[in-house]
Amino acid sequence: MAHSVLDSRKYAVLEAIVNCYNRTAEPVSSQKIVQDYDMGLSAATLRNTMADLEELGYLTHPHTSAGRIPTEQGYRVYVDSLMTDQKLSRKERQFIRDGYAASSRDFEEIMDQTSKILSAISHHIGVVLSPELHESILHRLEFISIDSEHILAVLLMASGAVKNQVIAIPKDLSDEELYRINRILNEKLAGMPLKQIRQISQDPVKLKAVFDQHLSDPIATVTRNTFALEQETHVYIDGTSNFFSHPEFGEVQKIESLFRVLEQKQQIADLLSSRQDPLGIQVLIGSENGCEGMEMCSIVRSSYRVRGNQFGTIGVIGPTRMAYPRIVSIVKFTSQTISELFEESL
Amino acid sequence: MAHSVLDSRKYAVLEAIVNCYNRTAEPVSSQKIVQDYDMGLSAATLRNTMADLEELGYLTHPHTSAGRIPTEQGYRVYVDSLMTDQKLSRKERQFIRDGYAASSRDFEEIMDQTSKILSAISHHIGVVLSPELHESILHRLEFISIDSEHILAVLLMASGAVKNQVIAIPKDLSDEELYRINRILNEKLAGMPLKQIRQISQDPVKLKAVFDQHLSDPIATVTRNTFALEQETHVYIDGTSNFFSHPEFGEVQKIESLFRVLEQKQQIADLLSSRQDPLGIQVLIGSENGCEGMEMCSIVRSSYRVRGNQFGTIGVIGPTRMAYPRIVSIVKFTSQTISELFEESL
DNA sequence: GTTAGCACTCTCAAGAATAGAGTGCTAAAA
DNA sequence: TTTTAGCACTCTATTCTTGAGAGTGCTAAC
Repeated sequence: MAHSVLDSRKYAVLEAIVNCYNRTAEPVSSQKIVQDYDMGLSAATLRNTMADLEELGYLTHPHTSAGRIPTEQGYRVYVDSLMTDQKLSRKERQFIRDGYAASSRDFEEIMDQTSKILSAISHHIGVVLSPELHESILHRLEFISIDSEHILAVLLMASGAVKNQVIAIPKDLSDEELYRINRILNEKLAGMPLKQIRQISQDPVKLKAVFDQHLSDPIATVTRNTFALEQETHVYIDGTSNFFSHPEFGEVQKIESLFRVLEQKQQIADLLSSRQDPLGIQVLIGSENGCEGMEMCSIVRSSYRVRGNQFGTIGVIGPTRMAYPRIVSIVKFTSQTISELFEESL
Repeated sequence: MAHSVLDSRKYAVLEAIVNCYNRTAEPVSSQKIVQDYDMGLSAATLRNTMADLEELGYLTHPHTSAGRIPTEQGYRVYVDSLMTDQKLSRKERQFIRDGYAASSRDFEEIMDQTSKILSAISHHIGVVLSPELHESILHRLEFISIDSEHILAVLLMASGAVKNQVIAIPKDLSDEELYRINRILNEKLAGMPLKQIRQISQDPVKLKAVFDQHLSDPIATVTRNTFALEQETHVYIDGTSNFFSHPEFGEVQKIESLFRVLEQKQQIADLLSSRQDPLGIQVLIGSENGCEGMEMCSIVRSSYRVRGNQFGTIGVIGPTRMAYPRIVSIVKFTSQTISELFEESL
């Protein structure tokens, strides 16, 4: 028996309690464990072990005569060392793949569909963050004339994302001249990340270096206006109303704070993208997410990869009492699927 | 005294009760009216009038010893004949205009911003429906090459709306050829509604008529693929969490059904766009909206006009107990503002 | 180290009692 | 004929009590 913080019995009991509590949403009593799990121990012994686990901070008590529920720390141990990978069933994997089969090649549609798939299969909230626009690599850009003073700049990224932007142009610019500028910009800027292009567009020296003898006042102006982009990540959320079905959110006030946060897309974006390891799965349990109003929620997130070596994030937000093995598998498989989708085609 | 269903006293009492109930969210007693409104009548007399109004179906009773609350029919009378136009304050109008000042010329951003403005100023849910894509008039279209088998078709509408669509193209199409096709399509199709273009694209006879000697297999294919668009209205919603602050939604179940509906964007689109008089304000009270799960909600909606003589819809969704005069003014003014915004510029 | 037994604590649900709000009705006043 | 004061009645909401039940912690025996 390895030297560890907990002996194997304590681990087993903790695991049983987490599983049982996840199923029933009720505090777990020693009796219940005897009934449901064959541990070869009496209720009294389990009670002793449970008391130990409580002292160590892994379990807690709603009140004296109630069963135990896991603390955040308890969940942490469960997620880190106890839970076993739960492979998705053939059906579930098919469900995820089918979800994409219907959707077109459209970037936004894939994002949106992913959030829908995640929420539908997890029965929690599905969230998808598009890759940060600034980091995206420009594949091609095209100008569409609107009127004498405005054009629509269409930026197609290597990832497949598209950014439309109405910009002002110098009044006396002819269609031919505009077409020429369009061609030169594509020639000189395609393949670069937007962030870099933006820097170039705002720095006369760099502009000169890039455009060389092609540089003109109109080119400088149009470039500056076209790439004056804000940092931008789109957030796709689906399944918010799934939260109503969880008994721990039976009172309005508990659900209210959550919904107020969910309307702040920026906050959700920060939440999902902070301290993210590329391609790793990460589980934030309860207050670990550090977001006021979401203390009762856990987040399972993972990044996905789009073409152009960029990363976005997907995640599932649910109550702390969630079926972690299943949700982790779902997020893992979905992020793989979406990464493959972007790799293989478009 | 005009011959009417109700004499003027009954009208006055109904109005007082609606106003009072809107303020307090509590059933209104005869005492309360005596205190708050100077009607020169005793509580006993008011009770008689209230009993009459109840018999006529304009008021109801939660229980024997409670005050009165308006029925849907009561609100209907109030909205149709009783309430007085409440002009927005200078501040409020400025708030709405300022909301647009910040946002760019971008079509989607204007839509999104409108829903935010509506919810922020009304403290209810703000909804905006973009004009139906099918009815939109094509201003210009541009192709952007993705790879040898796909292009991005960018459709700019007269309204300013943009539709991006990834489409498959015949493999052996050269860039020059594609550019030529692009030019011809613009020449022949710009200025038409998408619906009409779609019909043309699917009918060899019409295709021949439109393109005449320019018609070729690639043109037919590209046209068909580009305009194989679904009917489509975008729905922008903001302020859903405002519902938590209303005392009538103190229990989870009442709010749950509402939120489930709000996630069905299509349902919201149908709700807002049905039986709509162009440019008129319309108030749907309670179950009048005919939407299951939204019986406790009223809708104030209006259409707005974009360039190309198209109409979209904006609306506010709130509890049946809402400040109708104010909300009507807000919706009216906002729809005017957004219409002007689209008219004057872009 | 494990377990049976038991006293103890706390919650939850159901009833009982009470106060208060507001009505409807009746009979008197205007 | 209309209005009003007065009052009995009804229903709600709150508080308190009570009892059942669940589950624990502890102790003493195995």
